[in-house]
Amino acid sequence: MSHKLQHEIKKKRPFDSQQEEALLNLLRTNELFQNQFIRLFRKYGLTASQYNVLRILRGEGKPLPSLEIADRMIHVVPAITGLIDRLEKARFVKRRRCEEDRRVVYVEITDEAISVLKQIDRPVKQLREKLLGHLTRSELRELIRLLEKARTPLLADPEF
Amino acid sequence: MSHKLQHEIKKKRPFDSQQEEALLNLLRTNELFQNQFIRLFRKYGLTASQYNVLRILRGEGKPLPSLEIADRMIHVVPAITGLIDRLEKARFVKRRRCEEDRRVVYVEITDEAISVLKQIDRPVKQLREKLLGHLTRSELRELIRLLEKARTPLLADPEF
DNA sequence: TATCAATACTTGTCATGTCAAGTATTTTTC
DNA sequence: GAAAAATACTTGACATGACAAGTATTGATA
Repeated sequence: MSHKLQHEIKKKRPFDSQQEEALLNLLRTNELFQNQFIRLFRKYGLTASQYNVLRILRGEGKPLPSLEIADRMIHVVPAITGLIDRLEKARFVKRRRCEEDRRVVYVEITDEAISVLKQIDRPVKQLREKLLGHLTRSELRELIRLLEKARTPLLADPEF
Repeated sequence: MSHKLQHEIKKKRPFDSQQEEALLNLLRTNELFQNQFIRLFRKYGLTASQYNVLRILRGEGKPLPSLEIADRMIHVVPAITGLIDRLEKARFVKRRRCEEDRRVVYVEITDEAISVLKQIDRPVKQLREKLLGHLTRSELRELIRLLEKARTPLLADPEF
């Protein structure tokens, strides 16, 4: 079976341009990969977003304000409030009002969450290996370079 | 300003592996790009999913069963039902029961939708140029190749 | 120092995705 | 030819994103 995107999505005509083909390949690859991770996280009662929040909190090693979490995810602030709500209900994080600035809410990861993350670490690493293990080091390096280059104008230009 | 992902998301430590770095770059690039398209489509009263459905219907040139549309999108069937509901409410598509097999519902694009798509065609092309215009032809070719290669095991192995 | 702007969230509404169940309509099978 | 299985959706419950608007608190300014 061919893995060409044109066949994959039953596109009748060839792509209008290389740019369209690249964008659709990016979209499709991301979706397929994300689905794999979503299934993995689900086994542990987590969604991808929840996993990301917990990873950020664990990586930081100390409680973080909601805004800080929102900054590091792609997401808008309101989405974070809901995410934290559900994580708190599941006892994966706790909220704590900051005393110096009472507008700020600190989010703290619980030991329970740390323990779940620890269980997930190996499977995540294995999944990454499964998804990208067949690319050589230099191919990975080139892929990273091209993706970074692709983002450059978006990051440089605040207009965007 | 550096466009390195590590700085972008304020990651304290370097990546565990090249594979992780590649996956996060894929995720981030896709999100940034998708956001651009979402904003564009919104100007015309469409979401990205709705735009995709309409593109599929226009590309096909004739009505398609819901299942067929679901197949070509990544999505599960229930999501399509809701999508079609809203597109129908917005008068962008019509539903028609198949006479031979009354379980099947054909979805047909309206002239109104065709006209909106026509308006969007040029801005979409311009956005693609804006996002990827700074990559050379050979860089685009290489990016496409690497993304296709990345997906290969997922497509070949039904286990996945 | 009184007010106005900025900051950090929270809430509400809507679109989309997921899964589990349910309905209607063939198709298969015994 | 009737019951069972398959097919094509639809519906309902819930998580997640997006945007707009609201609240509480703090900072800046006149």
